[in-house]
Amino acid sequence: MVVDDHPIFLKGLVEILQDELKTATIFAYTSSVEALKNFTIINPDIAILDLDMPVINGIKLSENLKVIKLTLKVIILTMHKEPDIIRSVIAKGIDGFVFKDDAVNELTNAIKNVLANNIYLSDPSILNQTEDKNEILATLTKTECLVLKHIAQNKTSKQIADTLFVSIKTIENHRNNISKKLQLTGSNSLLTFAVKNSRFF
Amino acid sequence: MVVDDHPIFLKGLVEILQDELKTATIFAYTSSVEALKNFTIINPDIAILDLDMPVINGIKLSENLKVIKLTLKVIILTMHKEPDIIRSVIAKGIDGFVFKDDAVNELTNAIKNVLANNIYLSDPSILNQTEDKNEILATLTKTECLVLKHIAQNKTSKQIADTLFVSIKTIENHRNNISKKLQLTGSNSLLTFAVKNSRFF
DNA sequence: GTAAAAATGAATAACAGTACCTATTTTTAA
DNA sequence: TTAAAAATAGGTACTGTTATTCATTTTTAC
Repeated sequence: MVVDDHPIFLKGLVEILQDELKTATIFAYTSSVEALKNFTIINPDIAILDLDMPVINGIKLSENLKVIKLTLKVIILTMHKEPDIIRSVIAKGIDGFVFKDDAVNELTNAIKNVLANNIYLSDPSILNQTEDKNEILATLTKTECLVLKHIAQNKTSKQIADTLFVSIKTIENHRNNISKKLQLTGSNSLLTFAVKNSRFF
Repeated sequence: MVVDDHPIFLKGLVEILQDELKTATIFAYTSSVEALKNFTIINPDIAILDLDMPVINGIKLSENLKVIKLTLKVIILTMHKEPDIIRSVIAKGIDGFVFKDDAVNELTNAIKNVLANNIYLSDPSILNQTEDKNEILATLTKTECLVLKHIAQNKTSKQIADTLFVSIKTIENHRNNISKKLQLTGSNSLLTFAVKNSRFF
């Protein structure tokens, strides 16, 4: 099963898989909902899923599909090379991870490996390139996360305090605690972090 | 001629074009350099170019190719739907603009239109959705643009002043002038703008 | 039910950016 | 060569963030 919301990319994917795996039967869908509808009927061995899809993304779809069929192998495709994303994806029981701009043989390698019950990563070294922001972000409390969302919108402590009906001092304390957890120092480093990473929280 | 640095997408593109335009001869390249090397030999009527490619992007490649062959029609493909990008692309003599996640027939429509000497946009309405930040950004002077780059890296006025060997007051003045041009007010609105739009300057 | 964690609030000092001015020197273009 | 534009620099008042430390109340979990 192949799922990607980009029709042209999906077409390329199917052609390549058909060329490489001549005996395989391939079913392609441009939406997660379509894929879910047909999953039990086609009952595939492998699902190759785009990470960034509207409504239900690749990870959520994978979780849904693996509930239906525990032995299903899932390979996630993505354009994003951010280590933080990849780390969080691997933590969610995905069997393979391939970048969309990789060469074709990366994907066939991935298929062979996951069928042999191995985990396959296109570029394992990418995981060692930066600190694990994701793990630290997970240590933020609900309120801290909410405050961080407001900070990402460039609201002042006063504005956040007013919308949440608390004292400015409370927001300033939250800012401080968040900065400490994320090991951010210096002026506006928290704002910069929030703006750059808003899609992660 | 088709040029895209994503091999899988390129494969899909070629298959679709071959299906739709059965009489056409299609040459595909995964890099701008390869495309430039072979351009005069294959002498195509249309070039379909990815916007985001390393080293030479689609716009620059288009400019190079149109110098060699003035009558060449160029269709740009992109994932980005930001009006600012599209506006600046259209200003550079591109004949067509199609989004990568569009349906297949968008591309064939575009090809028909540009061959009939029309300009084709996948979604012309996107141009009316926001203010034209690009035009305003173009009014920034060289130094203002440089300062903005430093601001986007969350440097303080003092740090920027030290690296450019000028007074902190000069940098503060630049900040002020840039903010006025971009119509930004309030605390850290310039920093937020710089971080969010750093790839535009 | 109690201990830990989270959320709330405050005081203070230092640092940084905003928003106005004014003014001089240097560069660019007509 | 001269007028306009750009870059330089300073003044001042204000707003906002950072970095500490301390303290109370509320929520959560065992």
